[in-house]
Amino acid sequence: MRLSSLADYAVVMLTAAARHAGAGADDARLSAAMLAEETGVPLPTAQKLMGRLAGAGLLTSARGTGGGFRLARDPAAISLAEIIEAVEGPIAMTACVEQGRHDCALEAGCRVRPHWTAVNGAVKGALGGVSLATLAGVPA
Amino acid sequence: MRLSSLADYAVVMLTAAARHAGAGADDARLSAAMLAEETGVPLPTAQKLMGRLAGAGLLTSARGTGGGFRLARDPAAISLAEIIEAVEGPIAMTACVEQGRHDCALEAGCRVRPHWTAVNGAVKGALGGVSLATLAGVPA
DNA sequence: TCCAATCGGACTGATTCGTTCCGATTGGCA
DNA sequence: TGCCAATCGGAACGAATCAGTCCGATTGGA
Repeated sequence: MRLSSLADYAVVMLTAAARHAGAGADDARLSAAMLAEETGVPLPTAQKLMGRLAGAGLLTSARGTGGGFRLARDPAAISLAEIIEAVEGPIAMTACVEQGRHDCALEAGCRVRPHWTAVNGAVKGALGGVSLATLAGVPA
Repeated sequence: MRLSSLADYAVVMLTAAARHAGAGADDARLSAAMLAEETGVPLPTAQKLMGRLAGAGLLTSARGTGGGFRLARDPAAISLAEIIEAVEGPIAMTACVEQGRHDCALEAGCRVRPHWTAVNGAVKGALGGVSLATLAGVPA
């Protein structure tokens, strides 16, 4: 029940990005180096994270000189659950909740499993109800 | 955002114990070997878990021949959050939420932190609202 | 008094996580 | 038009935590 450090860093970096996006130039260039220095996250780690977030569709990336990243959507349209899933993979508290995996030997007659899906949904809903805009403190 | 296997096993074993407790003899002896065989959890792992749950106060233990474990409280008075915390430690999604630890260099001016405490509380509340009796399927 | 059964803590191996480094690609400039 | 600098992208390394296993300490009964 603990978030990985990478997910934590991702949230901090995206909130910083959201504040930049809302503070002036709409399509401001956001380089990994810039956000790394601003947030205190080590640069190589920041690069890895930005890449993963871009792969998940939360950021759009541009290569070459003057390239960088940009938020793919409005901060209000990005949920905390999406950020976490982009970094850590699907939110599945137990193995039996994750689709496509059936490793649990007890799965057949397990009486706890249906409750797990409900609990998992509740947690996922709580995380999905928080937007990046809220986290960043941007009122709009 | 994934539960450790040990926590998953603990829930399965405690639900089995709750069903035993409600099914007849009130102070039935529950040996680790018995629950291990019934749930499919490897015996040494089950022993380790039972010990940890007893140390957390969810089970009372008795040594010697004819010893074993017993639920310390009514299944309805044991929450899922307590079980998870007994196995995995405090539920703290980020380091800055956990009391007594201040490792985050950004802590001073971090604008995300107050939101984390709210999110953490919501998740903890969702887990605290589910009782062991509900998980076990015991109506009473 | 001895023995069998059970809990409790210590040790080892494996998997995952976090970090770092180097190559591939692109736009600007002479 | 060719070169260079800046940036993203993926691959490799080290560390920490987790899951699993084993053996010793303690207790009740024969």
